[in-house]
Amino acid sequence: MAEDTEATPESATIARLRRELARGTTELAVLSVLSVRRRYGYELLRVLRQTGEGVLEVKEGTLYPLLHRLEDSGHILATWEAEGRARPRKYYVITPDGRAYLAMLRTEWSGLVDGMRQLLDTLGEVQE
Amino acid sequence: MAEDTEATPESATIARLRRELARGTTELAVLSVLSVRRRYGYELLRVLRQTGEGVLEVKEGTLYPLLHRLEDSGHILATWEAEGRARPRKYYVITPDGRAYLAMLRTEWSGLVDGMRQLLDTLGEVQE
DNA sequence: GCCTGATACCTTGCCGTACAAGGCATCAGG
DNA sequence: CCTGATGCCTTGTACGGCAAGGTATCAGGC
Repeated sequence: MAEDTEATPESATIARLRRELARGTTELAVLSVLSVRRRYGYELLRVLRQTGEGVLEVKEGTLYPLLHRLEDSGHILATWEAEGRARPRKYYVITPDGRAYLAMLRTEWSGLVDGMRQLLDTLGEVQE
Repeated sequence: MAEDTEATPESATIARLRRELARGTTELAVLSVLSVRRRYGYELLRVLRQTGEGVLEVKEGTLYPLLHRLEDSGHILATWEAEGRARPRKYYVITPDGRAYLAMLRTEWSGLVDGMRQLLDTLGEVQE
């Protein structure tokens, strides 16, 4: 049938809840992608959307401000490139500082995931 | 430049980042705990803090408003109980509606975790 | 010639959660 | 009597996500 209709049936609720859960992961995702090689903004949108089974539906209004924040804090560097093309692109490269920050982020994330798994798994045998 | 005489050089950053990452998981954690048996607020604080390796450092200012939101949306029910004790407790019970919502939350959470794991693992072979 | 859609960047303003900081009351112990 | 634990609550602020809007270039259809 129409599997194309992904238009979230019953829920502004799901959207809200998904947004809150995914909070902060965008930063982790962006830095991770940039840790492989440099990318420009619009490209990042495509890469992020087609990875991880589309769990991360990054919006433009989220990505661009995020990139600027990362740049301001020195985690990434931006360079404009036109090179014969009419529409210039702004490429982002991760800095050593950004890699250290990324490591921290990954640690925190896996810590959270482990903690939540433990909590969700040991519920039957809760102490007290 | 290494003169961060601050007692917390990077801790403030970690705290912020941890807070943003853990966003939304408190709701999942609370409902999960309540799905086993009823609890009162102050008790929830203890249970949540000692579970999951202390990853979830739930604060009072977070928990109580959250409980009220869950109550308003019909996911939990509250009942005061004094029964001989001077300091009455407000017990919370999960409703059928809350269980359905919890199921949704768990699905979303594991979806996010899977997606992030995929993204973080397949970084070497990113498509274009 | 016009109009749509993709590329490519950007901003403003609102929403919702987390939480620091504060408050109130009861009770046990030194 | 004063501190710390129990037990509940609130207000104000911070901050990321994003809807909705904007700019500009270029390819293609009609």
